[in-house]
Amino acid sequence: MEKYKKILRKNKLKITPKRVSIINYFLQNNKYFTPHQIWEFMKKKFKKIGLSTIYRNLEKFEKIGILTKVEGEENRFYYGICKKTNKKHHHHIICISCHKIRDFDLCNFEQLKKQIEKITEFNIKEHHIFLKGICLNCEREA
Amino acid sequence: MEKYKKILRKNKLKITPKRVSIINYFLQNNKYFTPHQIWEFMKKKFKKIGLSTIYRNLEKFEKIGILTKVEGEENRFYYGICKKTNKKHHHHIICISCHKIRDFDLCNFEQLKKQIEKITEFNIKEHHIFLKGICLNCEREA
DNA sequence: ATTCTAAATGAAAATCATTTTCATTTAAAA
DNA sequence: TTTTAAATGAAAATGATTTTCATTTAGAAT
Repeated sequence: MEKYKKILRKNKLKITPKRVSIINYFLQNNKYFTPHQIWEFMKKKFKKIGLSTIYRNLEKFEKIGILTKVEGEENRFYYGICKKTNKKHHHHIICISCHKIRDFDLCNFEQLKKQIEKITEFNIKEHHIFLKGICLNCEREA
Repeated sequence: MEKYKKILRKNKLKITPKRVSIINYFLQNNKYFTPHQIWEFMKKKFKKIGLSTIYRNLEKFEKIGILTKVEGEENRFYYGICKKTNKKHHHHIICISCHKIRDFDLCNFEQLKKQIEKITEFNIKEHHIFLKGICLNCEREA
């Protein structure tokens, strides 16, 4: 947690009980959650807590690298704790069954990128690879 | 157009002037449009036309394979005419500058997929590759 | 051609995720 | 402590999309 407090301080964000609680929840669960899911948890701990506070904080946490934002099903975004302090480019895969999200590096997208640039005549600026599948745990249970 | 009327009939959808007009617009422009953009065009041709009619028809056209739906910027979807009657898997790249969308096949994602499955221990079920870049035209103008 | 019926439509309200506004509270610097 | 910029709650606003419901219409049946 000290590590995260340091990040907050460095970015001139105040260390509030609610912020600490949100970060702890991510640390303890190590999963991706929607803003609404975080809100449901927080309502149990704080009698007064607005959904907008959740949105505002998740957004800020993403901006300073504490969380990553991933698009899930249509029109719904998930946030997860960002393990790598270095912001090395990476992608995500989400488990359809348990919603666990795992990061991975992409060692050789460069090659594929060049091929696509040749085919499409586009100069590729961003790429997002979004995968869905079944994680090892869920596969075993099934 | 006869080809598309046939598809409508086969799917028990009535051939209305508005539907014909929407399909023609896609055929003549060969670009991706948002529902709202289609609406703007249609309002010029029909004094009474609701945005819900556009949404309903685009959705149906996608379901029967006349159009494809692509996610653009956050929370905005684009529709484009579906040239390939066969629903061969393909991906899209959108031009950041003019918003033109281009399809492309992905000849060798299989190889990459196997690598990612090995790294993540996920059984990959779906993959979406979403690229942003600058198309040849816009690159030349710049 | 006329009648009939399920589908299509317009208009307006509803939804749903997210953002903004504004008055009040609070963390932490002075 | 005092001060002040940031954080917050509550409610309204937004923006894309969907639904509802009363009316119209395409196309099948007569």
